Amino acid sequence: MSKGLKISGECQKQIMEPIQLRQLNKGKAAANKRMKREALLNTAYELFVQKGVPGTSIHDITEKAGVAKGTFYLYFKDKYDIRDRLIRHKATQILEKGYEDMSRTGVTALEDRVVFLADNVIRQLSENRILLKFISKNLSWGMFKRDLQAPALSGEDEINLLDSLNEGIRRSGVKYKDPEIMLYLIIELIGAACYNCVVNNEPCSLDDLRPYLMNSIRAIMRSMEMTSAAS
Amino acid sequence: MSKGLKISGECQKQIMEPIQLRQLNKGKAAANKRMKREALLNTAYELFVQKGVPGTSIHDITEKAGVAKGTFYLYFKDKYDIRDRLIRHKATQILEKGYEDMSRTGVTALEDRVVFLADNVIRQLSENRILLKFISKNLSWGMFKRDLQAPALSGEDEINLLDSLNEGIRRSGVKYKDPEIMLYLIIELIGAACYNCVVNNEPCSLDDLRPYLMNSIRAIMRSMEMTSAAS
Amino acid sequence: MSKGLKISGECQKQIMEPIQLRQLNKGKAAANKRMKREALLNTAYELFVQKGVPGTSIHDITEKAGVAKGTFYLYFKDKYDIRDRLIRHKATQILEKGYEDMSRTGVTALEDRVVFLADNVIRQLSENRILLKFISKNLSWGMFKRDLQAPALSGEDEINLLDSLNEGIRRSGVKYKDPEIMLYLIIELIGAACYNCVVNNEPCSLDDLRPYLMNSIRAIMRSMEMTSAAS
Amino acid sequence: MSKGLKISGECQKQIMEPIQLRQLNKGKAAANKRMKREALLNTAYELFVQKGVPGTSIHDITEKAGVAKGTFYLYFKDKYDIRDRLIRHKATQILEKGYEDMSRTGVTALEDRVVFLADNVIRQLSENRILLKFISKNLSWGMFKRDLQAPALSGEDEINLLDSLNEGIRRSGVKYKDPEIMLYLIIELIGAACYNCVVNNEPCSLDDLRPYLMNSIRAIMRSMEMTSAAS
DNA sequence: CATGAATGAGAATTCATTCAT
DNA sequence: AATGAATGAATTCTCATTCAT
Repeated sequence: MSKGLKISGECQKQIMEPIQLRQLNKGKAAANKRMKREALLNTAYELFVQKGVPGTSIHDITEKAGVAKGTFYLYFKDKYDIRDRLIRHKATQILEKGYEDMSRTGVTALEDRVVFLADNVIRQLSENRILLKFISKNLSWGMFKRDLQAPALSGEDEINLLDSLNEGIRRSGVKYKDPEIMLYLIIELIGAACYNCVVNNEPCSLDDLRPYLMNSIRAIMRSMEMTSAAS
Repeated sequence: MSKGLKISGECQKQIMEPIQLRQLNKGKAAANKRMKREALLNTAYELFVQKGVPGTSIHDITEKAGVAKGTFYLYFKDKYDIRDRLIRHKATQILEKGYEDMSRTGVTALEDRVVFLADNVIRQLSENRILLKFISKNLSWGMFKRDLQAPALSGEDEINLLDSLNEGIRRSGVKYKDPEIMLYLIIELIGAACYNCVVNNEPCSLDDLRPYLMNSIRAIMRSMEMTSAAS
Repeated sequence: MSKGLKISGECQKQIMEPIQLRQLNKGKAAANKRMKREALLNTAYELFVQKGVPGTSIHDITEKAGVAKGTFYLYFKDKYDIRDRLIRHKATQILEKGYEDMSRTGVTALEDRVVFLADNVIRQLSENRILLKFISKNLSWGMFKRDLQAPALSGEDEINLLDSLNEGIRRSGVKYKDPEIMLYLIIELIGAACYNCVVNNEPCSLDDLRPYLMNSIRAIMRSMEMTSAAS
Repeated sequence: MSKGLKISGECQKQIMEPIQLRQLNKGKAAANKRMKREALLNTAYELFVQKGVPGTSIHDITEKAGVAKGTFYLYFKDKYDIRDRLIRHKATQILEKGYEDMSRTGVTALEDRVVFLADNVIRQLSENRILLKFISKNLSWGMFKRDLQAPALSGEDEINLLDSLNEGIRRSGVKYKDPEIMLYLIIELIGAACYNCVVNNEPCSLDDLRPYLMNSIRAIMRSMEMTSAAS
């Protein structure tokens, strides 16, 4: 069916077969649910970045989303549930975007790939400082780990980026002493360094910081290469 | 002074000279004030690390400190005031301790000095993980900057460590492209990387992380050295 | 009927004769209704004794019973409706069981009959303390009276036990001053005394209480006999 | 000081010594607290008997008592805290009143004493049916036991009535098999039997019930006397 | 200075009930 | 008949802050 349909398509009732109708209705109901859920997520995101997580109440979210307060609890456990889902969702989006961009450019050398990705992520973050603020203050490495309790945001959107990165590193010719720790250091450095730059503009602007940050990332990577002798 | 005296020493009012009395009372009152203030600070710190800042109420603090609730507002503006003062105080303590230790060892080469300091700080933090948790989640680079609104904790305890470090770097023979940014990157890396290790034990223990972290710090520093050609 | 059929058996609608279909469906639908209703009753009972009536929500009941929330309102007015029906049902069950047991033993003397019944009931309750808790806290004498608003549980299950008892007493040779009040006192005494014993084990266990309770019941009955002189 | 004083006795400030004043003020504050507390208790009682405990919210209580919602939590843990204190308080009042009346009449024979007390209590309850409703539905034998968690209502009002009764029974010449159980049976019988009479006027009025109830109590007591042979 | 009772706005959460499908 | 998403009033409880003493 055309996706431009309004939710309450009454005129069709006469035309279609009962079973098909029921399926359609079920589909409509499901779509409606999805919309409610997404309205809540979007509204929560806006408010979280506007007023901070502690400064946002569930009442704020539901009111702005145009749903009843009780509806919130149909979809999320509490404020922290929706916050965590948002963070993972947004962080994954950023990484996926970077990954796609990288794939298109066809960079192959591992160091270059990581550097490209880091740079891409930083650029994305610097263009969306609100998002940076939100993610950095709340992101934790553990969130990328599969074993976390909460299921992914919309079921299918959490292809494990971290695994892909690790995998790529492992497959590459150059060996690193401990690729996961290397990634960890790089991600933490990016998050923390960018955050304070953006929030306080201290000690410099994010744009001024970027070249130093990129060099530092390269330096960290090289410091963790296995020398041919050591391997 | 007789130890049986009540703090407010009412019985003396009749006997002593008014002026002496006032001075004595002032002294005692001042000591009393200081004690109250310190009781509040210590208690707040305990509670903040125990139950987190949002989980601690002013009532909790005053009750455990043994003062009235109203008294809190005589000394601090609100919970975030006392929190910020504590963070700066504690962070400064750590850095000062590291600085002193470094001075005693007589390391002179700049890279070695910074590395020593970083290592020392990490060791302190790994021995006091509660403090690490508290500081990292709340520390911001801006807090070390003079221009922040709140005056320092007890007036004199904030000799500007950052300035000293910068100064040392500037005076050293080796030139760095931008020493402040370098310090910034190092401090942020330490804070963020240690925090997640301690809180989630991910991706490894803090002890396992330390060598990689130290190497990364050295790598960052070298990457920011001015080569004679480049300058 | 093929067991693979869905309960609402939509596929048959086209094949069978309308009237047969309606009858069949009615039969199935009626069975279905009965099942739903019974699932709700059983589940409610379980939850009421598990978590108490105020601690049980309609959502809890319907979820555990595997029906939709709206379905509850097709069968019951509200939580208190289902509660009252349950209590009457369960209390009647107990009394009926006692009555049957008594009939089998062939006790004829009235005092013995009542004592037998009381003892039997107490034994049943002591073997099902969960039921005792549920009934005692909620039972009221008025529930046994015909004139109550709510119709009986399943239409036919409320042969009026009380009437039978009264009848038996009236027909017996010994005359009691007021048999209904006598029964009332006995029933209330049993309910209240057993309840606290079971819930708090105070002032003694139910087993320790029973002989005293039985003696008290006998004593009450004798105190209400009409002496030939008094009549 | 005359007790007719208004709470804010400003005119005295000039006349009295500071210390005396402070004490007076403290006294006033304490009196004020007591008044608030009592206002809450009285209001809660009124509402509990009017609308039932579940039907009364804390908002209702504070609003009617003329205090802020938060004030409630200064004095009571929650609704059930205030309910339990009220029940114990009221039940104790009734028993104390009965005990005093009995003492004045000088009845000495034990059976007569218990019967007098029971009759007195029933009369009190029949004159205050609202109270009866409230107490019976909520009273539990355990509440009379010292070992309950909550301290007594106003500190001093809980002379242990039960102990006194037990003591009297023990000291009396006549021996009972188990005086505490006897008391238990009597109290439970009174509570349960009176409750349903009052609430549903079934199976008869409380006034009509009383003679039967009194006789039953006597019968129970006699059934629990130790025969001289048995002792 | 110090106190701590009082406040009341506001946060989170629950739940009976309705109603469109 | 059955469903279950949506509602929003209602409730409990917390807590920063004030202010009279």
